Amino acid sequence: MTYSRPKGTADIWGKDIAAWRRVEDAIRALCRAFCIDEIRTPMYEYEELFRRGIGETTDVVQKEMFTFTDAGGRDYALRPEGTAGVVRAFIENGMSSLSMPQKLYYIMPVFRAEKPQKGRYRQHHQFGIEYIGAYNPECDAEVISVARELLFKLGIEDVELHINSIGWPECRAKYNNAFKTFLGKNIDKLCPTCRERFEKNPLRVLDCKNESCKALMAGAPTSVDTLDKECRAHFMGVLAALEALGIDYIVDPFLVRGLDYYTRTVFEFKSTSLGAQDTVCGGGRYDGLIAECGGQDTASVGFGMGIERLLLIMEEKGLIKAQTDETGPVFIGYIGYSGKNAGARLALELRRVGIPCEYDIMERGVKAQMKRADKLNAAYSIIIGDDEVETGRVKIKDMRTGEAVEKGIDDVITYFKENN
RNA sequence: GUGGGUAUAGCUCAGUUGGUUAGAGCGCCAGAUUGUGGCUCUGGAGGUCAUGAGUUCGAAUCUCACUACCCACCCCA
Repeated sequence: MTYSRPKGTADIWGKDIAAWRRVEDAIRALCRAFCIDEIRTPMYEYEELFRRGIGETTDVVQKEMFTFTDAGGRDYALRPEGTAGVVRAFIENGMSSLSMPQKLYYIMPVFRAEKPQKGRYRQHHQFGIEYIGAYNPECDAEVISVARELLFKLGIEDVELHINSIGWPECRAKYNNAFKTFLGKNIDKLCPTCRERFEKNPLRVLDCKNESCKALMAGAPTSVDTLDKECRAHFMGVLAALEALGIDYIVDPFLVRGLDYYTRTVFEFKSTSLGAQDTVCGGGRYDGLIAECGGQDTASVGFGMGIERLLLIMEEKGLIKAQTDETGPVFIGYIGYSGKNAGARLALELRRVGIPCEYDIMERGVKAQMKRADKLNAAYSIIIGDDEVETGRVKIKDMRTGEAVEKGIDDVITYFKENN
């Protein structure tokens, strides 16, 4: 009997780990530079939090949550995204009494019961940030700049920032009506899928590849048209702040996001290196969410970035190189019983002071030991046998050049400390 | 949930119009005058040909079903 990993999940190991750590290290360094603190929240929450926060009618809540019930009949869900849990933690821990804005980041696995395809998994990892407690346009711009800095730092420059404002819920309702009215006249001329979209998610009609549908969309009202004065001013402010930071953007008046909590600014970073799932980062402002979840009225903005998609892009662009610049370990080999014991002790002493060191524990011959040293990309090797134990001196061989220097056994640690 | 494609060794893949013990490269293990790696050579381990039925004297190969993976729709990171 063999087992396979659950659908839509991945084992991350071997060569992949180096790339993951590079991305994670870049994230942590960047967040330190931006003075953003890390937060870690539970992998699951009460299901109600997500229903309330993300929106009862969203696809994510309606058909993509992994839910379960405990013995006491309480309903939980594995988190399908990061923001709801962070907002809950903000309220529950009284962070509103801390200095504003609270700038928080996380790297976490999230779970959605979707059918997997390229760039879409049932468990994926998100790097996300949340700026809580600031409504100014400059706040939106800084959040966006964090995403952009990370992408550029990782060598991903051909991404497009798409940005839009959907205003307050009232602006949005007004827009939906305006759009439906516009479409309503021509609804019979739309393709069947679009007629379905019209009912469920009208704005999707804009994405239709069908030429006749496209033609009908000419002159459609945009969400910016129905923004109230304040929302419009805020949006203009965000664009100005982006320009001040030298960040290129594309105003996409039809950009909407699938989570209900967004207000005003919404944005995405899209890449042409991905397949159909081309959004590597999505986010926006959610000024109503904290109050919705039982906190004080608090303005906030954030984003989520898919790490798997990030790595897909890097892979596509050849940005994931073999990371061999790390110096390899010291290999301690042995011959005979006394050599074995002396070697084991030396290996432990090296490890104790933090020098990476490998030592044969498989009773292999010297030749096989050396082969393993080579496989591990060892920088140095030392063979200890009867002679070495007797004289107390060993040869430290540089594996790259093949040359060796002789040292006393007790001086080995000092030697490596000085050479690394 | 709806489509399409794929499934042979740890990995990447051959396998002819159905024909006897199923193949290569890489990787792994061992050896080449036994205290030294990389290169080369030799040998070895490792496969119920995803799974289950069916057709046939005979199936990796043909048919059906099922499962998994990949890609797309939908939606999203």
